[in-house]
Parts: sequence; structure tokens; C-alpha cells
Amino acid sequence: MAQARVSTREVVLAAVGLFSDHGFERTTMDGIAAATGVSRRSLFRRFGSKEDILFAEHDELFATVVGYLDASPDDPLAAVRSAARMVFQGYVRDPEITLPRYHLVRAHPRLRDREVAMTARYQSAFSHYLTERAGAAFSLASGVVAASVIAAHNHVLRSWLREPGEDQETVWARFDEAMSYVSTAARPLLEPEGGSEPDRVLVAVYPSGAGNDEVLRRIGAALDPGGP
Amino acid sequence: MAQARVSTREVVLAAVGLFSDHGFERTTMDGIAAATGVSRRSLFRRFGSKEDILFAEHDELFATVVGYLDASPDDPLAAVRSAARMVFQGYVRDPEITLPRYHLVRAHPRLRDREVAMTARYQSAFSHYLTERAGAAFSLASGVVAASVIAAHNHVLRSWLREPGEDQETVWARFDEAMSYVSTAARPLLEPEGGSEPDRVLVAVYPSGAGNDEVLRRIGAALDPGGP
DNA sequence: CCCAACTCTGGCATTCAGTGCCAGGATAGA
DNA sequence: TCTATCCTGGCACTGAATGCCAGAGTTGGG
Repeated sequence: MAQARVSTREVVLAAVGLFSDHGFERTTMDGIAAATGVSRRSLFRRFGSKEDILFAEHDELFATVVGYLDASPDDPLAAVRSAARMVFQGYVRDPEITLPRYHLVRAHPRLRDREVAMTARYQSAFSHYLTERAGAAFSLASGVVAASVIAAHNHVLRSWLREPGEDQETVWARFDEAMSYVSTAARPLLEPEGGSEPDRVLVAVYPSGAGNDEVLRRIGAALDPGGP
Repeated sequence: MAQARVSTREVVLAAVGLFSDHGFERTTMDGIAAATGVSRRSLFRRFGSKEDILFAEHDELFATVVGYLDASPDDPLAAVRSAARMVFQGYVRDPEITLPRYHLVRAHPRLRDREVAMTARYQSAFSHYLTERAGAAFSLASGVVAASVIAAHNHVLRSWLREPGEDQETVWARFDEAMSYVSTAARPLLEPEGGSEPDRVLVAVYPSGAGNDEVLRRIGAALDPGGP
């Protein structure tokens, strides 16, 4: 009768089902224990808290992502971009958990805070990684870049969570587009070309139809307002 | 014997003292009730939860900031920048609460999550405000800009929390510098100059010593890699 | 094969956050 | 003054979370 150990995933799926059916608050640990065959005491031991059951799978992903970053020595920004892609995939490939969790999170401020804290952990990890690679002088830039990448990630993620039935290719295209958008704007912040100290940043926005000459002309005019 | 109602601030200060002295977990609501003269039941009614006592003052600030944003029709980015300044001032002007809270937050993951959730609320408010003003087409940009402003704010805030004794002018100078840094880079994302649709963004970083000609030359080279 | 050390599990008891209910006192308005 | 309303505090209860202990299963060494 060697009852095989009930897997983490099985418990999470059962709990998510109960939460979705009867609400998070109204679901008790005793209920989850009864539904899974795992004792209440063991649930607390293995997951820590009722909330933690909802995010248990996510924690594994976080560990994976951090491990990936640690092993990525080149092109920190590209590594962070890939890491964000891993996170996004973590959601998309497991809708059975992430979709009901999304609806639960929307309904319960407490769970929302928890979700926010998760993404903040990624942001912090990204920021520290970038600072580590780019140097302490870039800690502000690293923080801003990490925040931007996370914001772009969340932007696309939310659209998928609201419309999960959409074509996978479309979703991924949107993700990559958002990542390109933010990482293009971010790269210069982390890699000033010269080694000289306090560089200046120039940002120009111009119509996509404009030729290089026109772009140069406008920038020249902006740099030298008093000129001819 | 009309016992005057104990103010929110008095309760918060007493609770912060207890938390700091005996730890957050070990401080019970009964203890806070005994220390303040407010009944345990009324504490829950007025603050909602033990955690909420720590962040009660902060909630008022949040309401103020959101009200400020709603009443700021012009130059959304400048308004957000001012809002961030208000938040920063909310911390700096009340070290009696924010400093011990910082140390508590560092020690207890749960409280840290709560703090993170607070700043996420600001970020969300900023993002929505920017999207509202700039148009739905800029929702991604709004999210990125809001995240960047918050990141810069938090960057300076953390340095103050670690070194609260520093000269006020220095602190504020650092704050304004960080805000200039991020808002300079962010403004073009929200305000493409022409009305034409999908503009392109150019970001260049160059040594502060470089003359305008040198800057133009480099940009020209970057725009036309195959050129002479 | 056997015993010992270790690990994992479940049951039990306890603490304490959080909530619903109700009664008493203060206050404002007619 | 009488009444409706609000705020407070006491009481009882649910349920999350933790410590303690005992039993079952597993591993490793002799």
C-alpha cells in the first residue's frame, strides 16, 4: 500500500480547482487535504502557506531563471531579454495553472500583492545581474532597464492572460516586438561606447519614413538651436 | 472622561516601536491594544490587519498623489515626475516611521512583499495616468516609463534609507538628477514629434566632451554602416 | 540480513490573526 | 428631549500557522 508521494503539481492543480470553484478564502486547508489525500500538516510543511500553494510552480521557474542568468556571461541585456522570455514561456506553456491563478489574483488583493511580489523578484534579480555585469556605476541604469524589461513583459503577458485563445505565433511576435522596443532603447544606457566617464544621452524620435539625411539634419538642428 | 480618540499616527508610532523592539511576529494585536488603549477589535476595524498598521500613513499619501495626478492636465510626464517627488518626500519627511519600517521590511519577506505592492500601486497609477493622457496606443510606452520613474525613485530612496543622516540638499539633488536622467530618456517615448504613425526611436550615448560635429558624425556612421 | 540513523508524514494541541454579532455610549439633527 | 446614526469594545468563533511527538518508510554500514 505504499501510497506514492502526491506530486507538487497534483496538489497545486487540485487546490487551484477548489479555489476557482469555491473562492480562495472559503477554501480551507482541511479541504485541500481531503481533496489531495495529503494531510493538512504536510501541506503546510511542503508549501509553507495556503497562498504558497498557488505560486509553488512559479518558484521553481524563478530558480531556473536565476540559474540561467548566473551562467550567462556575455551580453547582459540579451541574457535578461532571454530570461524574460523564459518567464513568459513559464506562463504560456502552463495555462492550466496560470489562467485560473490570474483570475484569482484579480479578485483578491492579497493574492495580487503576492503576484506583484513575484515579478518584483524577477526585476530585482535582473537589476542585480545587470549591475554586476555593467559595474556599480550603472546601478541606476540597471534598475531602470530591469524595470523596463519587466514592464514590457507584463504588458504582453496581461494581454495574453486576457485573451489566452489567441494564436501562439501572434503572441510570441508581440512579445518579441515589445522586447525589441524596450531593449533597443535600453542598450545605450548600459553600454556607453567610450570608456570616458559621464556620457550624455541623446534620444531622437523621427518618422520611420525619414531618410538618414533628414534624421541627421533634425538632430543637427536640435543640437545647435542657434545655427543656420 | 470623554477619552479623546487615539489618532492613527499615535497608534502607528506605538506599533512601530513594539515591532522594532520585539519583532513583528512576536508582537500581538493584544499587545498593541494594551500599549495604545485602543481595543483589539477597534484596531482591526480601523486598520484592517496588523500589517496595515505599518502602512496606514502611506495609504493616505497614495490617495493624495492620485488626487494630484487626476488634477494635472498638462505635461503628463512632468506631472508623474512631480508625483514621484511627492512620494519621495512622503518618506523623507517622516523618518520616524519610514526608517524603522524599512528595517522591518528588510527582515520580514511578508512585509517586503507588502512594501513592493505599495510601490506597484504607484507604478500602476502612473501607468494608467500616462496611458489616459497619451492615448491607448502608448500603453506599452506608458508602462515602461512608469516603471522607469518608479525604478529611479526607488534607487534614490534606498540610498536615503541606508544613509538617512545625509545632507538634505544632497539627497534632493540626487533625486532630481535621477529623475532628469530617466525623464529625459523617457519623454520621446511618449511624445513622438510628428503626428505620423509608427515613429522610430534613436538613442545615442556620447562623451559629454564631444562636440556637436562629432556627435553628428557618429550618428551618421551608425545610421549608414556601409557608408564612407 | 539486521540494526541504526535519517527523513518524511500525520495527528494533536496551541497561539493568534481576523470576523460576525451585539450591546452600550457618544453625537448630531429634528 | 427623543431618535437615528456612528463608533467603540467585549465575546465567541473560524481557520491559518507552528511546535511537538510518534510511527512508517528509506538508506547505509556492518
